[in-house]
Amino acid sequence: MLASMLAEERQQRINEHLREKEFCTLKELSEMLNVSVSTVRRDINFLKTTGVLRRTHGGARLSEQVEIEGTHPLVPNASVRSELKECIARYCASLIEPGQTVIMDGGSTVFSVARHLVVKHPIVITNSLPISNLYSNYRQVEVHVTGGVVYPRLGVLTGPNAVEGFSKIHADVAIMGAGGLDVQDGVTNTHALLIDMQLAMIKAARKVIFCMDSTKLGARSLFFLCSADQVQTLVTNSDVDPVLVKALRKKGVDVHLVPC
Amino acid sequence: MLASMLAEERQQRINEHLREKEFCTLKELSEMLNVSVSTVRRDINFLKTTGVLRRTHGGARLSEQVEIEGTHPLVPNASVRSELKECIARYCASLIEPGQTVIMDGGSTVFSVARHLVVKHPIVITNSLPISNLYSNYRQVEVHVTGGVVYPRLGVLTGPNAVEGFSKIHADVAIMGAGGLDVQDGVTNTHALLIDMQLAMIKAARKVIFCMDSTKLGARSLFFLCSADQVQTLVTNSDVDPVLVKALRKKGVDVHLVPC
DNA sequence: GAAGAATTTGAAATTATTTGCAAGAATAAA
DNA sequence: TTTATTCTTGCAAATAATTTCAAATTCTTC
Repeated sequence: MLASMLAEERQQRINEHLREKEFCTLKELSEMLNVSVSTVRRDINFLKTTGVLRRTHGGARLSEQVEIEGTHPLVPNASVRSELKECIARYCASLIEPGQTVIMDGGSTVFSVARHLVVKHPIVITNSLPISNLYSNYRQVEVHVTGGVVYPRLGVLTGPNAVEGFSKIHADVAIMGAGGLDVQDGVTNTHALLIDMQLAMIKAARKVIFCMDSTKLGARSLFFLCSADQVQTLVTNSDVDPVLVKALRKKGVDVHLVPC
Repeated sequence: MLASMLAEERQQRINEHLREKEFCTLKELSEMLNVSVSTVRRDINFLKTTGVLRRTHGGARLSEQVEIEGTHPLVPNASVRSELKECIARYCASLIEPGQTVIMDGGSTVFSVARHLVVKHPIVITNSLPISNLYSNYRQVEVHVTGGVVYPRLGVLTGPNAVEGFSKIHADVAIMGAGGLDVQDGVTNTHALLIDMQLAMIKAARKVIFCMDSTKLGARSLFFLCSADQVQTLVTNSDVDPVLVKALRKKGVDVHLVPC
């Protein structure tokens, strides 16, 4: 047998595979992972309890609710606009000075920030189609879109062109989302494709603001982005474990707690 | 048998197929999905209960409530839906081979072509946000977006980055619109910013198709794009001055007249 | 390290589901 | 009407899920 694999690693690869393909059969996975169908079935059943996928006959399907951080399903309105996100977003927007150059990623919370940012007449650099659309109606906001290939379900531009788009510019602030932030594990995100992009964003910005609601704190996603002490500013709702906040502040993170 | 497919996946593909074609037969689906007509029938009957489609004899029709175009925020103005444009667009789409690499600009007629092009599963390169949005719901279409600055009202990406985006690639066909075409004045367009872009598109494509309705023929806009003899293919409605058509053909233009 | 406990894995038997097929009924077309 | 499809229904074959159990692996503890 080939290099044996830990259960956790296997499940991670299943998750990864599903995020790309949306559907897959047990057989397919068992061949990919060199384990029996029984084992794959057990893994899948476990992953079902964590909510990342749904079972179907003969296979699994990516759970619809798994957004990228989550990146809005292409309809950014409606359900995604939770009061919590709205609240964090409003505060986050208040941190931006008029006329600043702002990088924004494809996260759903970031999209909410974008809506509150119109009055600041920013110059926006983004790889998010929804944000581009949002501003294309407002002349007051200058929007620079990176190139790239559209990642279907999510509406973000990915690939080398997108990364290159960020590597060529400099911005005052980057506003980003992520799937998890933990003292030990640092910042993590759900899609491998986003990591390169977000790294380029961080590099291009003088200041980085992470926006995420408290459910993301203490959690971790699949892919590592950066360590906790590399986070300059964090905006979240005040519903967080105070111990975690203290630990983050000790690491030098400027934590803003928004009462919601 | 080929890679077996999950029931849910099949149903999703039926749904997607219907969004493209609006109507299709069971036989057609059974061939597409490599399953028996019985199975397709069962799938269809299930989908009927979810409301995404209606049953007919021998086939299924997309439910009226389901917007064909999906939800793209940047809906081009109402004029886009004119029967004339629709008609030209449909014909123009028929000129494209399945799987071709297609450059599309931000013109409203071109947008209509884009809607008819989904079934050809093209690789699309565009600087148009509306087109990017349109396809972001369809996994079958690979969309490459050039970078650039959003030109507010039109939702097209402009500037050096956009031009560069086209200069790096090669495509089978470019489908473009313009503000005017005249034997003497050549092709002209309304926005200076678009000229550089369109020149880059023309350079990157092996074949160039101009789509414009007959009101644009004989007219001229402010900015010069290229001379008439540089136009390879023109698709327009048959309501044109025959003298003009003759003159264009004499210049080597392949004029397609669509009866509308 | 080795022995034993605990867990994980693969495989077999049983049960449940899905799929394809066929015969007669129903529907549309000629 | 006749004719040709398509639909329904029931059934058998194929496929997948569940349960169970033995072998293999990992984890303790010495």
